[in-house]
This record gives sequence, structure tokens and C-alpha cells, in this order.
Amino acid sequence: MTWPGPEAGNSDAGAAPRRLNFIEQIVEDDLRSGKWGDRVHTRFPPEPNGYLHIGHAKSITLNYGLAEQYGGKFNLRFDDTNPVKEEEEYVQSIIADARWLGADWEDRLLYGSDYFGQMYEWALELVRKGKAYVCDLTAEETRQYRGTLTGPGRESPYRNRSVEENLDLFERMRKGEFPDGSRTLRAKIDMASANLNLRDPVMYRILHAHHHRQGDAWCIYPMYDWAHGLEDSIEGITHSICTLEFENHRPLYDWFIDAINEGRTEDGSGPWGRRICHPQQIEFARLILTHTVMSKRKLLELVRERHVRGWDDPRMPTVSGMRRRGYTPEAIRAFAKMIGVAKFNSTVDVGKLEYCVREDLNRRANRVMGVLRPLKVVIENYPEGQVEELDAVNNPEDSTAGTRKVPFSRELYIEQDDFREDPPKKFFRLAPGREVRLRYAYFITCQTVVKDAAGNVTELRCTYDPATRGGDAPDGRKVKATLHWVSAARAVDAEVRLYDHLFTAEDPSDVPEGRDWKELLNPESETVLTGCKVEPSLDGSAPGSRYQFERQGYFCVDSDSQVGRLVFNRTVTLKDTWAKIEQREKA
RNA sequence: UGGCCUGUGGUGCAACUGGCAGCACGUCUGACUCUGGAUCAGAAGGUUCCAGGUUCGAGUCCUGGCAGGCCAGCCA
Repeated sequence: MTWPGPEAGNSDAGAAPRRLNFIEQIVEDDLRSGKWGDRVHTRFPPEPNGYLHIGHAKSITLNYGLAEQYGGKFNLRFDDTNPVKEEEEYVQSIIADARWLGADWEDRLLYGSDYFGQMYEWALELVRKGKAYVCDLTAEETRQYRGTLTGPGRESPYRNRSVEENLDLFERMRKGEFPDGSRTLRAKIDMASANLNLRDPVMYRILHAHHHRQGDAWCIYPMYDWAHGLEDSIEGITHSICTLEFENHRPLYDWFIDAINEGRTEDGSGPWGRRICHPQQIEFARLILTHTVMSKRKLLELVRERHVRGWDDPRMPTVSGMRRRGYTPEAIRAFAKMIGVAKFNSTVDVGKLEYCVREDLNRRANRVMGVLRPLKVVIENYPEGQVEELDAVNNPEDSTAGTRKVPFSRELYIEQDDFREDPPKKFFRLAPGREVRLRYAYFITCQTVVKDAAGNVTELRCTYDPATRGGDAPDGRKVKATLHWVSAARAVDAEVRLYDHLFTAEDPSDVPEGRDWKELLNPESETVLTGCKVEPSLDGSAPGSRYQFERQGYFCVDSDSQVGRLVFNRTVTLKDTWAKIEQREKA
């Protein structure tokens, strides 16, 4: 499977010029100027403190796609610098999800924590260069000294300690001589900078915590700003792509690397050695999708409070959720490509994602018949006990998909929605006295409507025209509708879970003052239907199998599914013109 | 009375770096159809945030506004 490059769908010579996004332009400019030779090396650097979501998928697609397009390399690197928030479970899920999305990091599955030793050495170097110092201010004092957005900060009273004292103190911090929070190592930059990140940022904090990979080897841990650029540098990353909120951090990212490089030389001669790699940080707008939330904090809350079935609930915007729902990696990648990448903070309509899913599944999902809300139909003139195996096309979009047999018998189920006793205008389906086609089978005409005491329609008595076997009338007469159906005798029972947007509001973060964002959860985001009837070919389908239920949508066998107890998730509905008409008529 | 970033049809992005504002999604028509699916053909929809300026010519350059985003964790 090829990764969609920028020229995909536009490959004929002389076609419109390739339209590059701003990051591709930077990469191509660099390739042209030889800034990195012919190297392009990107990375995806998640913190293992949650599951990947569609926003991460955008980032992975971007980063891996760039490496792929330009013959470069891509690393998967865990940014695991905070032992108290990170867990092995998340590491495993992230690896699985990134791989499923199609990214390939070869043997470069990396961990920022593996560089702790090197980072420590460089920190010592900055101390020796007089560019970092040990500060004894408390967290609260540090905050006060930092100043405000509009006013400068004050210098720490510990700012001018001697190099010797700083070296001694920092070494003892590392040895664990001091309690958590008692001291920090800070960069000596500028307490009056308009960029707060440059007001002597903390490089190391003391944390006597167990690290998921380093165990108890460390009791000082590097801060993101100090660590991240170094991780990129160590790995030889050329383009360090991140989201917009790190824009203000770029000057610091650059400052740290420049500070290390100060006094260093290209050939390594001199007291400090060889210059280190200085990647270019580039920021883009994170993905915001309508009708969902993306923050790890909120997703965690939904899981913990059991508003959903878990991180992989089909309603979640997580990669695992989308996978369970039946989305394909190809669809997600196509979506990422469709929305592009820019610096404008925009909100993408979730309908675009659904469009990509439909488009992909339309090409690859085999068609089957399944009745969600069964209505019994008895074909009065069809011989009792007779069963015919009729030919059905598996996928009209794929001639290699073949055909299958579908059993037809006297008693059937059709969809309740496909019958109206009193059909409104433009309703083409079955109604008293009306003739329709049963897909791949016969024309039937509704003769009698059977109701229970409460007046509910419980059964339809119909007749069929034997001459229309296979679905065509030899006399050329037409019907306005074709219905899906299932033989009552041969149907397989199934549970079907219908999914809709997780939130009713387009923007669930826009919640009225004093109200909880979770009040905006869509109470109908999941509808569980039992007693659904599907065609026998579906018996024993494995979890993850994807189908189109004709006229209804795409469905995926859920992981809860077992032999003898089929469970389907509705991935996405088919485009439904009738639903649109009906809605419009109502309005 | 802070700094940085960003404003282009309803939505998401383009516009070869100053030369007739395009593409996709969505919407609406129509054709075709054994899925009201798919497919095909077409249409509507723009004061390029605003106001000045430079220029033969500005979405693009300059100045000044306005609006939105991010930043005062020993989180990332």
C-alpha cells in the first residue's frame, strides 16, 4: 500500500502544478539549498500518557508522509520525561496504533529517556559555561519571580552562584541528596524577556519517582523544553514538526542548542568538541473536529466515568476507537491529506472524515443484507418449505469480489422503515397494494397488513410474481424501490450498535458558564439493537470484518462478538437521500 | 499598558512568490441505476477581516486598525 504523496491523483504530465503545503515548501527549499544535504528526517514524539487520537493520526501522517515522499527517515520516539504521568500500557497502545496507521520507523523505536545521560552531560556543560545555575526558590517563589505577561520578572537570588557551587549542588541533586521540589537547575537567560519561556526556564526538577524504563536510576528529570530539542538533535532530526502552542518555545529550543554549540567546532577541535545537530522546529495547527473532544484530559474523563466503553469505544476519536468502529487506516490517511496542514486554527467538519470512510469502504467492503428492525413478511403464494438459493453480487465496485448464494423462502424479514401503511409523498417503498423488488429475488406486492391489538403492524401478507425471479420483470415493468430482506428460516440473529456523534454540539468546548461540558454528550450516540436479522453468509464472521449492509451503511464486527453471538458496529451510514427528503418535508 | 502567531465561498485548503481568486467537502439541479448507494453532468455560493498607501496592476508588498489563537507548570 503506497502512502498518498502530494502528487497522488495528479500524476499526468502537464497537469496542474503540485500544490505543496507550507511544510513541504520548507523541506523542498532545504533540499534545494542543501541545508541538510539530501537528508529528511522526521519523527513522531508522543508522551505515553494516553491513547492516540485522530489529531495524532494527522501528525503521524504528516511526519511519516514527509519522510516517505522525500526518501527520508522517520522515528517513533516516546517523549517520556515525566515519570509520574506515563505508563507502559500507553506505550504499547501507541506502538500498535501508529503501526496500524501504516507508519514505518524500521528499527528506530526510541525513547527520550534513553538520552538522560547525554542530557545530563550537556547540562553540566551549560553550568560550566555559566549558562545554567541551581536555584533554591520554591515553586511558588519561582512563579512570583517570573513576573507577568505585561511586566518583567526578577532575578533569582541564587542566579549568580559560582560555577563550582553550581556543579557541586547539581551533582548532589542528581545523587538524590535533596527532597523533591527543593531545588531546580535553571538556564540563565533573561528575566525581562517578553517571552516568558526565556525567563530562566527550569531545566531539571527533583523527582524521586520510578520511571517506566529507567527505574530508579534518576531522581532528577529534564523538563520538556530542555529535553525535546536535544532528543531531536541526538537523532539527527532535520524538521521537528509540532503544534502551534510550541511556537513560543522555539526561541528556547534554539537557545539551548546554540548554548551547547557555543565554543564547539565543526571538526570537533577545541575544548567542547563537535557541534551538535540543530533541527528546525516547524509548527502547524492541531486538528479540531466538530462534535467531539480531543484533549487527553477529557477523553480520560469519559473513560474513567464510563460514559463510553473504554479508550477504544467506537464513538471515541481515538485511533483504537476508530479501528473498532470499522474505519480503515487508508480512510484516515486520506482524511489527513484532504484537510491539509496550515497555521490557521480551524475546525474541520466531521462529515469530511465520514466522507473519506465511505469512499474507502465503498471500494472494498462486500455487500450483504441485514435487517435491523425486522418486519415479518409472508409470501402467501410461495410454496411452504421451499428454499431457493439466489445469486447475489458481493461488490459491484470490485469485479473480483465474486458472488454468493442467498436463501429465499416463504417467510422473510424486511426493514420496518421500508413499509408505510400511509405512504407520504416521495416514499417509494412498500405500502398496501404497492409492488416493490426484493433485491436479487422477486417482485412482491403487499396484500394485507396484520396488526396487533394495539394497532402496531406485526406482519405483511404479500404475493410474489414467479416470473420476476432474479429481480427482473420479463414484461419490462418497473418498480420504484428495491428492498433488502432476509429469509426468516435461515436468518442469523445479531446485535447491532448504531453510532452517532458523541456530542450534540458542534463545539463541545463551548459550554455555557457554570455548566459541565459532559451535559453536551449525545444521549443517542449509541443505540443498541438486538434481534436484528442478517443473512446466513455472515455466520461466524471474525471481529474486524467490514461489510456494507445494503441500503444502510457500513458495519464492522465488534470485538465483543463471539461465535453464535454476532455483534456489529455501524461504522457510518450510507448517504441517505430519503432521510434528507423526509427531514426537509418535516421542516 | 506585553510578546509571538493567524485571518481567502457554509467548511477545510490552494493561488507557480505582484498578473483573470481555484480544488475538495457540503448544498441544490438533472441523468443513470436491481442499493433513494455508487457513478456521470451541471448550478449556486467571494467586499480574499477593515481602512489607507505603493504600483499599470495587490489575496500577495507597506502603514494603521479589528478579530481569533497561544504564553505567567518544578506538565508536554
